[in-house]
Amino acid sequence: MTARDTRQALLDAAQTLLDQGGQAAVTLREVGRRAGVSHNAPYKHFASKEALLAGVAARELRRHREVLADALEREASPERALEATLREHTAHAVAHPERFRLIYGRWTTSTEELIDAAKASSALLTETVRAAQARGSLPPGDPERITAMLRAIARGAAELEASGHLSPEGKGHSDATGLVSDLLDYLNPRHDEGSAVMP
Amino acid sequence: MTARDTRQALLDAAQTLLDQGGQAAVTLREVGRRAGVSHNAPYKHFASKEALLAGVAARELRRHREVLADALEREASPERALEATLREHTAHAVAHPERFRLIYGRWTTSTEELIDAAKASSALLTETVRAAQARGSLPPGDPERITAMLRAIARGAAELEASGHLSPEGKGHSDATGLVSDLLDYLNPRHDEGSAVMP
DNA sequence: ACCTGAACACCGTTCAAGT
DNA sequence: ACCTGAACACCGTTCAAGT
Repeated sequence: MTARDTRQALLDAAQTLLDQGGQAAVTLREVGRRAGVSHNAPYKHFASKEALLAGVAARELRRHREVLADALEREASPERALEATLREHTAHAVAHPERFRLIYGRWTTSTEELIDAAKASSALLTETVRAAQARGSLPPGDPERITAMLRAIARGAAELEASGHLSPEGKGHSDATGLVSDLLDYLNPRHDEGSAVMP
Repeated sequence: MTARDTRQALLDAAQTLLDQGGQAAVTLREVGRRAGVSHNAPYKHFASKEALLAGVAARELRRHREVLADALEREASPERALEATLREHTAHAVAHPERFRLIYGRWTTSTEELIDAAKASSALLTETVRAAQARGSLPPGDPERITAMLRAIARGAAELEASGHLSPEGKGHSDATGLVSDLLDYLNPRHDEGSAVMP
């Protein structure tokens, strides 16, 4: 059991508790218990409970970036990679809403690790939006702005579904990933090409 | 000092603490202190800390509905009322992010008061979307779905700005209310009317 | 019906001490 | 460098008792 193993075990335990019961359920005592160490050992690896949670958040943000990087290699175009990634992010956020809330929550002391992971993920996303714009699949304009809108819809849709505000009550059944695809459709300048012959 | 006064004072204190330091800063002891009662008095008005927070959330949701109702009376069209309301909600969410997080956060026991307030607010919003659709200012389709998208963007944009992920770094300066207006623009079928003569 | 004060179990964090 | 166990201040909640 190396120190690195302990660190990983602590992060794993924290993430499991977070998923199960939200931030309030992540107690250092229970984290230690599950990692097989004393309630105090976490302090040898993380400065505070918040620093431990920042570690979980950073891991999650690195994952975000990897999903996009993989999609860019796999998919045929940046716009397809973008849609696949946003849908995947949204689905992941619905499955693990507390991780999402953690990432975008209130940080009183953000780690450098966390900031770096956020920047790297954000940069690749903006780059992809720029590429999709160049191909005419997204409207022109500041790519940061379009990126912000896409992140906002992914984030908002996931929250709405996670909190049951999107419950499919028979008809419209608006699920979160569907909302993301809808938005990309509306944003696509070629959206209503077929109906260009209008009054 | 009637019982109703105490209840109000407790809610006010809870809201102030929430705004200042998030849910963690809302301790029943400090709430009691600020309301001029013992750390235990809140239990005579609310079943638990969460029930107290549900009271704050319900108040906020009632406000949401009133903002829209006022806008519908004031503005010339449902689409204008809709934009004004969404912009106001977003600005309010940026100013008081913790209240927003509270409303859409994790509820293990939701009060009837909370559910009713949420339903009333939601119903009026959907009704307004329907009216805007009828006037051709929003695309056709399930109004619940369009409503969900609008709520998602308002919610997501506010979170992004509140957590500093939209910080105006010189150029694009994408503020949250701007994102909302942008989206309504993209959604408006008359959006690119002028450029209808395309290849 | 509303409020108080003591008490209980729990938590984050610190500290002295061990290897 | 990593870990333990005791200790401290704090919190949500319960309970017996007061008006």
